Amino acid sequence: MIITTNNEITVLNNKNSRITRQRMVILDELRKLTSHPTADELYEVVRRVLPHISLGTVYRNLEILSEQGHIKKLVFNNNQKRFDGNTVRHYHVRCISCNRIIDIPPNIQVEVKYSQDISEDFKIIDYCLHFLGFCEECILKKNTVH
Amino acid sequence: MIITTNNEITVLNNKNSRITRQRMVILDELRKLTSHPTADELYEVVRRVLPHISLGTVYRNLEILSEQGHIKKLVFNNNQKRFDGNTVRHYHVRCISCNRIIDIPPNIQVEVKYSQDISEDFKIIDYCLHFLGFCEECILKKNTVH
DNA sequence: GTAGGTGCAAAAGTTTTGCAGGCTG
DNA sequence: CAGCCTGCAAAACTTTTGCACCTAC
Repeated sequence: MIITTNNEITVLNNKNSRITRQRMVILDELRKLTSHPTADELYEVVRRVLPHISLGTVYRNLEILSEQGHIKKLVFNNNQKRFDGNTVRHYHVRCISCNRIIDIPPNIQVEVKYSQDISEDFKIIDYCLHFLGFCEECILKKNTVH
Repeated sequence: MIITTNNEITVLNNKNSRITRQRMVILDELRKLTSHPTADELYEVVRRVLPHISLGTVYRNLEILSEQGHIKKLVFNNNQKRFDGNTVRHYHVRCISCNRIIDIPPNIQVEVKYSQDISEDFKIIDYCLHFLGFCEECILKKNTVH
């Protein structure tokens, strides 16, 4: 099933799931953002389009969309989950100073190597990696403080 | 300052922080475990030694001990933080099936490579990596289901 | 003695859920 | 028109915090 909203083409390959205005707007708005918003932050954005949408609906749809692989759920060192509309595998840097999440551009090579099948205690099938550092703004800020 | 409790030798190099029975027991019990407990799970364990300890005290001490580098705070794909008494750098596998966290033994080589200083948008100073897979129990369980 | 720590309970913050009615397919 | 979805609000769950008392040093 193919839906077009704005300039986006969305393929929702769901069996028992339906395409509602709320779900489409949530997906579209998330895809427009590169800020990796929390559910609550996205709720505020979506409310500009659908003023009567509820936070519960945003949570429910983010869960469903991420199960279906349309978006990615991110977890960092705080109590909030964040969401990414870009499902192409890429890495993030979390700014230690301001907690912003920045995409690492694809021209930066990242490689994870590990020897598989040495232990019988577990079987590895994937990994989860992100970086810690400083964003541009916080680097500049740091350099001007004396 | 050096304290010895049980067979553990603990060096608490704190300036304004004190060594209380509660803090020592929390550290000792966490070090005995390889299960990477949540604050609440550790609270249940510590309560067997100190029945009147409060959950708030466990949270406060885990925060302080992790700030001081005596323990490590871990974050995985759920809403709970987990804690590790082993501060030597090592990696973990989270079982996708049962959510258990397993230590990767040091004989398994893990390497993360990335090209630094290519982007001006951020500066990387560390990374955070864990693996996803199946624990032994869940592998066996899966193989017996038909 | 004093500043940091504790227990208790309430509060805060995030996420989930029950329900009655609404809408998609 | 069946079953999924929504809005609303309450509940659940994790973590933090205010306060009076306690204790390490």
